[in-house]
Formats: sequence, C-alpha cells, structure tokens
Amino acid sequence: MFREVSSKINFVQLEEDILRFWKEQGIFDESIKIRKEGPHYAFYEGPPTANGSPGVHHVLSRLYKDAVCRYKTMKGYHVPRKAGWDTHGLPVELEVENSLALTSKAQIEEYGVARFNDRCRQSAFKYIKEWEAMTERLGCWLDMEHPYITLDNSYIESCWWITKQLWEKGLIYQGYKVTPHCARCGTSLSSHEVALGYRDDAEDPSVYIKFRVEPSPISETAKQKRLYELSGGKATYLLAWTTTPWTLPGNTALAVAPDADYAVVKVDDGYLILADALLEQAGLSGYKVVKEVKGSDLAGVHYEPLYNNIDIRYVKGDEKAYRVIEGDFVSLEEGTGIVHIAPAYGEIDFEVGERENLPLVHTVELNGTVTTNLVTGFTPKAREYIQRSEAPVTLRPARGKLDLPGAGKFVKDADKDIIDNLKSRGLLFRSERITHTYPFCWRCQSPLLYYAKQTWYIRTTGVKKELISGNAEINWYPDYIKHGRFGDWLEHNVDWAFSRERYWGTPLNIWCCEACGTSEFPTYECVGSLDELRAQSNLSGLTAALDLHRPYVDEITFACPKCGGRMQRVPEVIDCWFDSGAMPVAQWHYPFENEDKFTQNFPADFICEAVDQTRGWFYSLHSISTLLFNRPCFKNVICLGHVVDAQGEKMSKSKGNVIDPRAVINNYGADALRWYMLVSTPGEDNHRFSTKMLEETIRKFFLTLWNTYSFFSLYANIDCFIPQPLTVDSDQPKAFTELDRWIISELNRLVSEVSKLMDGYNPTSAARRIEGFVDNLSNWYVRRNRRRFWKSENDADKLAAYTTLYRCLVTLCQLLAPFVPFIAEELYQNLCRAVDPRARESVHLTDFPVADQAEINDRLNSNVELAMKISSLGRAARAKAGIKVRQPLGKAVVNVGAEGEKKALESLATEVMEEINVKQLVILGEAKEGEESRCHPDMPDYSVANDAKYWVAVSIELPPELIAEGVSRELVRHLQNMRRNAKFDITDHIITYYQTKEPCIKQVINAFADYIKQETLSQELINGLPPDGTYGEKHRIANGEVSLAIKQANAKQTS
RNA sequence: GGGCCAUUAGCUCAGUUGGUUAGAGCACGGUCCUGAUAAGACCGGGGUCUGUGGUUCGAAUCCACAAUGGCCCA
Repeated sequence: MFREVSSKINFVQLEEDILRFWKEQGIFDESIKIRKEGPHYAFYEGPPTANGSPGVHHVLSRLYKDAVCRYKTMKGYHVPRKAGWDTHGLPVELEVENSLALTSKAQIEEYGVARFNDRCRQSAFKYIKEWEAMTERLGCWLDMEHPYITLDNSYIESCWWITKQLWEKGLIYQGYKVTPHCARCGTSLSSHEVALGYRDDAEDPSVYIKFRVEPSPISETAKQKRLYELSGGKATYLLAWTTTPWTLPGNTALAVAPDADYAVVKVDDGYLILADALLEQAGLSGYKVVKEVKGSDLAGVHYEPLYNNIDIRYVKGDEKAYRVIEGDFVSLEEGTGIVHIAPAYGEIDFEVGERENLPLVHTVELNGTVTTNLVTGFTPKAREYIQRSEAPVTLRPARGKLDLPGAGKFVKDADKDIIDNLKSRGLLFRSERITHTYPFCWRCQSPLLYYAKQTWYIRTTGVKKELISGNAEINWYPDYIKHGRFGDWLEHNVDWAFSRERYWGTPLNIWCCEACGTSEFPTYECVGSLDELRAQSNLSGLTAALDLHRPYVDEITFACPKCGGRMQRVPEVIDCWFDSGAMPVAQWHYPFENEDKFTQNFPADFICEAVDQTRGWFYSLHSISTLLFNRPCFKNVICLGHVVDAQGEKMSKSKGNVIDPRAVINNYGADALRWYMLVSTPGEDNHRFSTKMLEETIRKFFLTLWNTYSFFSLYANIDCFIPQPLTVDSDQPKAFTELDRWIISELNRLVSEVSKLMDGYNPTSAARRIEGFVDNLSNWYVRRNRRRFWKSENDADKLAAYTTLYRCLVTLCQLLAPFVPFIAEELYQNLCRAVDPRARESVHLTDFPVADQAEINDRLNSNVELAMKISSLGRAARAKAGIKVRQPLGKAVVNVGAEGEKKALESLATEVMEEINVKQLVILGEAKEGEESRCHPDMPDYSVANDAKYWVAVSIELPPELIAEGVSRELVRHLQNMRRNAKFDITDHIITYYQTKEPCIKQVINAFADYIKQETLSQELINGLPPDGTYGEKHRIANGEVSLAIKQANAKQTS
C-alpha cells in the first residue's frame, strides 16, 4: 500500500522532514560513497566571500552547481563537493573597520594589527554559519564539514608554494607603475574594485594652463627658432587642459597629435598654441590665427616648467624634460589638443614617460596630501644606469624643501590653491568646473588617485599565448563568453598587480634584506614553505602557536644569506583573488600532502559562477593554473547572469529591494525557489525575481505534479495496485492502449532530451521539457484515462493504465531529483520505498533513467498531437454553436488533408469522439480528383471551426434521444457534485432519491438508470421522498425542476 | 570612450539552418468542463517582433547604423 497522499500539501513542512531524513540516514555521504568506483567528476566550488548574509543572487549559482552535480552523481560519476570559504581581503577589513569606527590605516595600526585581524577572523566565521544554514536548507549538497578555508595556515602555505614557483620562474617582479590608489585606505585597488566605484556625476575643475615656450633658444633646433622668431620676442604659450590641477607640479612633458593642425593665436599678452579643431571649445574662435603648424612641427619644442625649483637627476643619454612630444592618444575632441603629462599620475603618462625617458616626479604623498618635500624622480634609463654603476650611488630621492601651493592639503582640496597660484602668475587661461566620470573608492568613497608606486606583479603577460590557447580548450556556457568577454580580456592581458598594502590577507612570502645592496635594490628571498622558513639560519620570531597572518609573520626574521644582515618580510599581503584562484592546489594543501586528491581533481570538469567572475575567479583560476602547469584547470564553465528585482533593477541594500532567500524558502519552500530560478530564465540572462511569478510556478507545475501523484496513490490504494515489472512490450501487450504507448513514448523522449540537455549544461531547457511532459501527463493522459482507473473491474486494461502511470511517475521523480530534490524524494519514498523494501533508500542514490529508444515512436507522438489539435477545433466548433460539451452530438466531420493523417486520426478516433462528445467521426483525407474543394466548408446544420491546416464540423442537430442522453449526463454531474458536497468518500455506495414533475426527466432516469447508477455508485434510484438525514439539492435541468437526495448505502458501518 | 549581451502581447518568456496567418503562460472579458486539480478547455481583445537602412522571391531571424537597458572595461 502507498501512503495516503493529501491533495493539500505543505511543501515547507515536507522539505523539513526530508532534510531530517537525509541527515539521519547520511544520504549525501552515501550518494558519494556508492559511486566511488565510478568515473571521477571534479567540481570546484568558487568560495563565496563570507562577508555578508547570503542573498537570493547567491542562491542561483548554488543551485545550478547542485543540479549539475546531482545529475552527474545519478549518472554514475563520483562527485565529491568540497565547500570553500573566501575569508580574506578588503571587504572583510571594511566590515570590521565600520564596526570599530576606524577610518584610516593609522587608526588600524593604533588599534593594533593583532586585534584588528582577530576581529576580521571572527567576522568571516560569523557569516559562514548563515551561509551553511542557507545552503543546507536549500537542499544544496556540499561537503561543508571539510571545507577549504583561505585563512588556514595550510592554505596559506600552498599559496606560498605557488608564489615560490612563480618566483623561481622569474614571473614575479616589483614594478614601479601607476595604479588606482585609495589614499584613505592606503592601498591600490584592483581593476575590478575600481569598476565598482565609477561615478558619472563627479565634479572637478576644468583648467586651461599656459606653458611658456622657452623664450631663448637654449635648444638650438630650427623649430624652436621659428617659434621664437614668430613671437617677435613676445611670450608664446602652449595651452594645455586638465581636470586634475594637483598633477601639474608633476608635469614633465606636453603631448601633441603629430598629424593634427595647430594654430598660433594672437592674444593680448602674446600667443597661444592649441589644436585648430578645439579653438571654439576653448573660447578662442574670435581671435586671430597668425600661423598654422602641424603637431609634428611642435615636437621637441621646450617650455618652462611651471615650478622651476624641481631638482631632476639626469644621466647620460637622457633627454631633458619639459618638452613637447608626440602621442597617438591625444584627443581632438576635448581639451586643447595639447596634453599635460605627469608620469607619476596617469597610466598613459607613465608609459609615455618610459618611452620618452621622462623623469618621474612625485609631489604627492601616499596619504593623498601635497608633499612638503621635493621628491626627485628618475627615468627608467637612469635607474638602469645607476644599478649597473659600480660606484655606490645614493638612490633615496633627494628630499628638499619645496613650497608647493596647497602643501599639506589633500590633493582635491589643494586644487584651488594651485589654480590661484597659477592665476596670480598669469599662467591660467581659463578655469571652470565640469561634471564627468571619475572613479571613487567603492569602500570609503574617496576619489581614487592614479599614482605611480612600487607594487608586486605577476608577469601574466609572459604566458599570454598559453592563456589564450588554454582558453580554447574550455567549454563556456554560453559559448560567446569564450571569445567575447573572457577571450577579449586575455587578449588585452596586463600583468597582475597582486600585492596589497593591507592587513587581513595571505602575507606576501618575500623577505627583504635592507642591509646588503642598496636600499633601493635590496636582496630578496622568497620562502616557499614552513620548512624552508624553519631552515633559515638565525631564525627568530617563529612561535609555537603558529599564525601566518600579520602581525605575527612580520616578526619572523632571519639572516641574509648574502651579508648576514636581517631579512624582514615585506609589508604587503596578497590580493584575495590570488587566494581563490589558488584553490585547485591550496584546497588540498598540495604539494605538502594529498597529492592523490590533487591529481584526481585536476583539472575540474565543472565550475559555475556569475558573469562578473570572468575577471575575478575565472581569471585568477585560469592564470594561476597556466602559470604553474601551463594548462587550464577547468573544462566546463557555466556563466550565470545576475539576479535583479521584478522591475529588472539591480538588487542593492541602498535601494531596499534585496530579497532574503530564507523568507522565500519559509513561505514557498526550497524546491519552488529552485525550480522557479532554473526554469524562468536561461542561465546567462539576468534573472528577474518576482514572488508573483514564483507563486505561479507553484500553481502551474508543483500542484499539477502533486495532484497527478495524489490521484495515482488514491486509486492505486483503492485497487490495491502492486507495481510489477510490466512493460508495454511484455506480458500483455494488448492491454496497453495507444495512449499508454504514447505517454511511454513521450516519457522516453523526455528522458533522452533531458539527459542530452544536462550533458550540454543546460538545466533550464531540461527543466522546461519536464514541465511540458507533466502538462501532457496530467491534462491529456490522466484526463483521457480517468475511466480506466475508476471502473470497478480489475482487468488487464486497468492494470495497464496503473502500470503506465506508475512508470511515468517513478521515472519523473528521478528526472526531477537533480532540480527539486525534496519533492522528488517524497514521490520516490512513497512510490518505490513504500512498496519495495529492496529499493535504494533515496532517489538520489538511484541511477538516472536511460531512454529506451525502442519505445520512442515519433509517429505516435505526432498522431496524438494531431488528435489534440482536432479535439481543440471540435470544442471550438461546439462553442461557436453554443452547445455544452456535456450534450452529445451526432456527428463530426474532420478534414485533415493528408492520407497519413487520416489514418493517424482513425487510430485515435475514440479519444477524439469522447473528447468532443460526438457519436460518429467522419474523417476526410486527401481530396480525390473531382471532389469539391474542402477549403471553405459551408455545411448546413453544422458548426465549423478551422485553422490553417484543418477544419472540424460538428452536427448541431439535436434529436430527442441525444437530448435525453444529455439530460442523463446532467443528472450524473449534479449527483457527483452532491457526493462531494456531502463529503462522502470516493468509494461510498449511495442510495439516490429523486422527485420531479417533469415527465421527460423521469423517462431519462428510467432509460439511463444503469448508466446513472454506475457513474454515481448508486445502488438504487428511488422515485420519492428521501428519508431524514439525506443530503439534498434542487436543480433545473432542461427547463424542468428536479429534487435530488443522496445517502450512504452503508452509512452505519462507515461512521 | 570601448567590448559583450539583450530588446517579440500590459507582464514573464518560446520562436530550430531565413519560408504559410509570429506562439505559450499570467493578467483581463466571456463561455464551458470537472469525484485528481488553488487545475483544465474554448472564444475574444491585445503585436509597425525597439527604430532606420540593406541583402533576398521572401527577414522576428542575416548585415550595417542608431536608440534604450544590463554587465564588463577605460
């Protein structure tokens, strides 16, 4: 016997029971254990940053991962799923800073790095609990008891090993480059962090600065002379434009577009030079142009520095600074066509500086204030030269007093002082304010400064070719990411700035000796493991209670192998993206242990995250793997879209449109959430989340499925059906009807399609096919076959129907298991475990169904489709004539147009006749020669409906015998409703009483007595007053009134 | 400023390599069916398939440009 299934169902309660069952029985572990001998399927969990409560957008990737891994498990693969947590990084630090009301690095250090990092550690774990609870409740199976955690010493040690490998390959270097720098946080931001903080409405100065051309031809070039002669001794200025006045003291060159035309314009106090095309924008269109020159004519011209007391150190072969250079980046759409170059404060500026051997001048401190000292810069050539020089050279920049305007102020505040100062010196042509796009720190809202400083780099450009060729081996879903977003990113690869001047992160494992060599180029040691560290001579600071984090690691020093001085760790920590990208190695503490596990799980068969990870985790995984092993570390990757709200807007705390997944699960259940998110939108698109649509999903899919299941178990119990291995082709083939064969054919087709789609990493399409099948099963197969389940004989036909429906439901619950694991389990427990003690304990331990191709009958599938179509047209024809479906009609004429279709329909004629309630079906095939065209049927006494291909005409003649039959069905329907209203059991036999003055109704009851009794389980139809205690209703049928009453035939026994 | 993706009914989405009259669900109005159904069926209103050009006998589909939105990058 099957457990009784209520048609009303509380999915939330059901899921909690099943969760308990899984836990108690250890089903997840078992599902992995039983596949131990199967082929291995490696899955990498992208570690969530545990710096906040999980949102509904985190649910999406979790359940995609779960669906795929469950599917593969059922397909026989061994799929361990190790959880992981990303615990380091700025986001965690920020959270702690906020809670402690700290606002600067100085305050953190005052608070104490040890205490601060301790807080960070706690903060990371606090959120992990919430994530675990959500993951479990969602039914996502993940080994959260043995996760990898990026803050573990063992994890850090593996990261150190990786760094050492790269160090030895010469792929790590310290570069002096321009990076987006947050002066408040005191660190560089990675490119993806910068992307978080662009603002379109940033207000900044827009200033036009006059750079005076050298009045005397100190450089004896012809160009210089010509300009000098032209001015007739009067001052000539190169007009440049900038929105960052604070960078002007760092200026060492001006750039022009070589092919552009430049005008020399006469103004009151001399001449201005700027691009022709920008005269009007600069407000100079009314002035006289005295000469036109090409940009290339200006190249090499020298001008006076804005601040003439800057001490620049040149070496042999260096060209002087403060000259005009050519640049292909010079815009002729804004500014003046003359670009101010400050190599310390712009990426392009820096590149130009390297190319042109320009000095790099710093006038701003790392905390963002204008310096009170002067810092001398060096060109790349100067650095090389000094490095090679045998004579010791003091490389520390000479610091001398320099009174810059706004000294000591934050640069954005100093802008005004600089502008005022230039104005007072007559070097300001124009000054206003504009709004434009500018990056701000996503954490603290400070404006970012592009700032040249020393940062540790991984030379990813050194393996660019390998990155690209490795990408070719990866299957991307959707595929366009491969050559689009990701491929593009690889094509434009730049070296990875992977150090952070922060506190809470994997410490960079490089030690530095300040004693030997010069202070600018000291001896470095990269330590690749704890053993290596312990083996250093004269080691100190390594304590028993090992914590590799700052500040403890900073205390570890050892003797310099070259000079015996102290080696001190560099202050930086490693970018947390490096942590997560290291997980293929570090999750196993490879190579220090678990070599077998590492090998078995490398590369991953499958990873899945949202699209923003193309530049995040997908990239850090791919680059580290390529650097280390010269091959990609994942084969298949699903790239998901983002979850947005019902209006398509991004969910954010500030908008208040964030949805808490726990609330959704508690209201609707995890399965509903899972199915809705998988089915509603293809993975790569943005997912609009609306609880209204989720409710619809429950009604449309879950309740339909549930009721089919409850229908089956209800009748199967009544008939004591015991599932037997009876198939369409076996023991009693004749008992199976066309519709049985059809639904089994559809079932096999479904199995085949779902497998294929899942193999192609497309759960959405797979789930949509299942939805289609459930609709067919419920609204065609079950509806058409109800009578076979109701009838009283327990014959082969009935058994065939049960067997068919049972098989559909069992197969369905297995197909559903990867998507909606709870309801699938419920079905399985009742349909399989309840009747077969040898069955596996859980649906998730069973094998995924395999389609039997022999049972797929495409012709049958299209035949039934045709029958559905014709039935639909038949109903339309009836509706046109206004005749209820309950009223039988004499004849329907159907035109299908082709002989094949005629035969097809003939084989299903009974179904169509019952469906549209006609006594006879005339099917017209292909029009024979000489026959009239059947395109426009115009048949008297018929009602016709048609579509492009077919038409159906139903006879609207109503002879008395048909009316009588209609009345009988009317009576049956009322009695059935009364049974239900009276809350009788479905199997109760009844006695029916009726009273009517209408002779025709009496006649009908007499003529159709057997039919009415059979349909309503009436033992007797008694014409007369009902006794007390019966349930009665009055109805109008065919313009006559009839009083009906019913009572249970064996009422005493049932109560 | 650049790249990728999207734009189909009021809403959410289908629409195979170009090929009859562009579909489904929800919502709305009407009718019907029903002892599995918070279900279902039929009819109806609702579409310049974002726009403009182009290729073609034929374009929602291919191409170009533009607009809007999302994501990524500057």
